[in-house]
Amino acid sequence: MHFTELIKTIKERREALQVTQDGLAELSGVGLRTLKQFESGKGNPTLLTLRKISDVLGMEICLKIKKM
Amino acid sequence: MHFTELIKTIKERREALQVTQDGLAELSGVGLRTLKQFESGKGNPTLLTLRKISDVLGMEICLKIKKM
DNA sequence: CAACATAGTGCTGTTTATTGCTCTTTTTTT
DNA sequence: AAAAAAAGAGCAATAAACAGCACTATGTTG
Repeated sequence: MHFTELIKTIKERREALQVTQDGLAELSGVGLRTLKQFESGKGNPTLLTLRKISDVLGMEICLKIKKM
Repeated sequence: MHFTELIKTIKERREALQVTQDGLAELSGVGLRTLKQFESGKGNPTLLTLRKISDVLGMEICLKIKKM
């Protein structure tokens, strides 16, 4: 999953749940600024930040072996 | 996937490929110190750092909707 | 169009990840 | 058991993420 896909996934999921950036920021405890940067593709979040966001969206981070 | 599982996955994969921390550090371009910290559970790496590591190990980061 | 909500950006201080160096501890090999 | 390899940890400098604030841009609704 490329970085852009990751962002797209998060963004789409957030919108599917009809949560605003503001709302997600509050719910997750991640700063609004950070969230905005992330979604606009200008961030390099830490795992913790990504996890906080994913949690609220009912998602989880995983690692898979790439298929060839 | 919890943080500890993530680490475990990386570590096991590295060992399965018979790569040392040193080797992985060189191959991935991530500092050895960072890698050590991460594997010993004391890090909060950025997505980029995790991606560099995963890449070399033939793995990819993904986001999934949690099953209930 | 006007008003409003939502998203994106510049600036900036604070916090923290990254990194190299060196040393200690643990594990593996001979 | 001794030597060698690999892993973990303290210290410190640098780079970058985090966060708030204020402002702009975009999009939506009346």
